[in-house]
Amino acid sequence: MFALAVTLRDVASRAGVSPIVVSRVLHNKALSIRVAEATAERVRKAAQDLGYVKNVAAVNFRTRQTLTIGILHGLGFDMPTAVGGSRYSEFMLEGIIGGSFRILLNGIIIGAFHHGYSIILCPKLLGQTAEEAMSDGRCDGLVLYNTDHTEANAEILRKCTVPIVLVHSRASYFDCKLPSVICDNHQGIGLAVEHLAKLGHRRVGFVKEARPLNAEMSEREDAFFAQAHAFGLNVDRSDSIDRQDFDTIFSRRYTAVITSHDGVAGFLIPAAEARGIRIPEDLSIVGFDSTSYCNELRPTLTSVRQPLQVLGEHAVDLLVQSIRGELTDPPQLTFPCGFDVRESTSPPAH
Amino acid sequence: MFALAVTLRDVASRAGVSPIVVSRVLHNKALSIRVAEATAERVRKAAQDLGYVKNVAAVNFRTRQTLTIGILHGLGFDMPTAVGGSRYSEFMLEGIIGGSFRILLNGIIIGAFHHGYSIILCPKLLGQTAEEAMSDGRCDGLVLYNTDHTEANAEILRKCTVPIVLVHSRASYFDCKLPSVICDNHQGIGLAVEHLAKLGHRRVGFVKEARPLNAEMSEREDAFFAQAHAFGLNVDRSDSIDRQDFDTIFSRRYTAVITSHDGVAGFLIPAAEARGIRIPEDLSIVGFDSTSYCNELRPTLTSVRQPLQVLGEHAVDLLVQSIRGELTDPPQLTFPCGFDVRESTSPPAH
DNA sequence: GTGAAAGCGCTAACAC
DNA sequence: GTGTTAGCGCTTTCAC
Repeated sequence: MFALAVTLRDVASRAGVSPIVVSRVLHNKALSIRVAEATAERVRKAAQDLGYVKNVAAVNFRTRQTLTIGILHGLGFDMPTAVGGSRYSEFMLEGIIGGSFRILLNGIIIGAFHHGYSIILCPKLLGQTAEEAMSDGRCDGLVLYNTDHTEANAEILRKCTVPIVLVHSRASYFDCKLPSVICDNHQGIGLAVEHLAKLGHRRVGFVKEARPLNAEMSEREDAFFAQAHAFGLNVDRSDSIDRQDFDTIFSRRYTAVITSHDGVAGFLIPAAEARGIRIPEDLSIVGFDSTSYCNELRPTLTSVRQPLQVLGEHAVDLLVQSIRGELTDPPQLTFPCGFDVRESTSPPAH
Repeated sequence: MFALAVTLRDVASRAGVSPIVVSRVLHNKALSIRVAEATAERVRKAAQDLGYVKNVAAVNFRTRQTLTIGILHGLGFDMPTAVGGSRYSEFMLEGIIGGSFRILLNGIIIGAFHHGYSIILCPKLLGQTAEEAMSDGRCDGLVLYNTDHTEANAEILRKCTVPIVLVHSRASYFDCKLPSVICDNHQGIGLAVEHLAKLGHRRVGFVKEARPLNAEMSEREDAFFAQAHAFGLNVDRSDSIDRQDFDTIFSRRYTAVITSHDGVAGFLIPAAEARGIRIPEDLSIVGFDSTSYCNELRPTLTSVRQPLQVLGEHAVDLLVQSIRGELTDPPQLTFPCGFDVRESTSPPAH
């Protein structure tokens, strides 16, 4: 089934040198300068003649590094076990998360390729044997995206022997020391509150999911209550509303709501339409993430924009530094959000 | 830097057996039944005690398989060298191709995970040393997405020793025998022509890019001319128009145009608006791909829908069969398109 | 500048 | 059921 592979040894014997010389010429650039140019040329010719191809698996094995970065995407560590089910694919397909993941992935790819690393997505990186799979030598480091901060996950992270960078999570959530990149949810929510306040809104609620997707959702909620007063909004915890609680949301007690992420806003818009609530005239809605999904909604959704691609690139930068042992104290990088005004917000009509 | 790894040997000596027995118990499920249950239990306990973790790199090396599938995405083989540049990231980011790639990728992931394979994206899969990198043992097979059918690429494909499946390309383009999955462009264009004909359009043009992205664009154009007459449209090759040729497109010679892909339609819509051409009243526009991008356009874009996720899943199915040597004659699977009517088409106003 | 020896961790093939 | 032998292809170490 296999065409028998041409090995270093084959090239060596054809070139009349030892295998190690071939290795130096063909693979190890740092040492190749210590080979006579004539010899090197002979080796290259022999390799060419024989159609030599480096065996990456052998190199990975021998050097104990794969130049590969694994990506763990999902709503908590149970995700990959559900594949085939499949939560993973559902979310990839869904415009909301899939859209934001695409941008983040793009940043990760740019960062990884820049450093000469490949990206791997595996079905068995986690699951029942998470501790094992994460450290089994298939990748040099991991980017963790969008994780729950449960104690079980924290335990897994602590056991992992491979460098990890968290995206959208703080190491403190897991009670461990890991580098992380995160957008400034506090500042982002501040932009939303400021936007609505400047439009003249005074009665603003915060709409979320009963079971938050991850820690960021709570951060955003807290940020709302921490800053609302500073912008002249009189709110208390009763103004944190479940997205299913249409009676409250559409009670006309509010002239605007901020949602914990775009998906919640996308959920509200058709519900509002069904009740004859006009957006933005009767109710302004602000999302969070500002993915392309916002442009698909009618009205298009005003939303806080996360610098997702930047997050992805910096996550890989940190990871590569961590792999190289250049990270003494794991930093937590926070990037400011932007704000995209679209059609779903306007001054209050009443 | 490394915590010294626990090996099979360590587990073996602790359990009082030979390494191969440990291997059978822990890794090779097919053979593990040939181990006494008491022994197996002892081995598992020893592994647990020592915190043994399988070294995947070693297994990959030894077994000459990685259970990994590589994805080559891009407009021709020069793509990855441009990364960092970067065409790859541009297209990932762009709604048009990025959107369709996301769905395809989702299908590939579902298919791969289903078969227990991982997905890898590498910066060096192609480029100057394409022949080498494609066969260097880092993956068991490749999915090629969206390639140009140049002779140079054909040559590279012929030299590749790793199983390949083409997506959106026919093996015949490359004059080689490879399995492929493709959507039925002919049938898809037929749906578009039929839709417009039934609305009453008689003067329909085909708008494309001067330099087609890939072979499919030409297929779609050919399909248009092959089927237009059957639906009562009187067209000739002069009705194939460059997307830059606004004078012709908006000359009111046409009541409708079919575009070679959604991106072209997205390019026309603002141009029409700038000229006071109303869509769909003055000009109906049909796209091709029907990604979420269509929902972002105003008006939303009526478009032929490719079964991208299905394509991705079947591509992997074929690839896995090919890897296992179960594919005697490489098949070409063609999947029918659907059609999504949105706002950009209506009966002609005149 | 070059090479010999050794071994990374695992598993195929075969013997017992 | 279990163990022995051998070696995958490469690179590290150290000697020359």
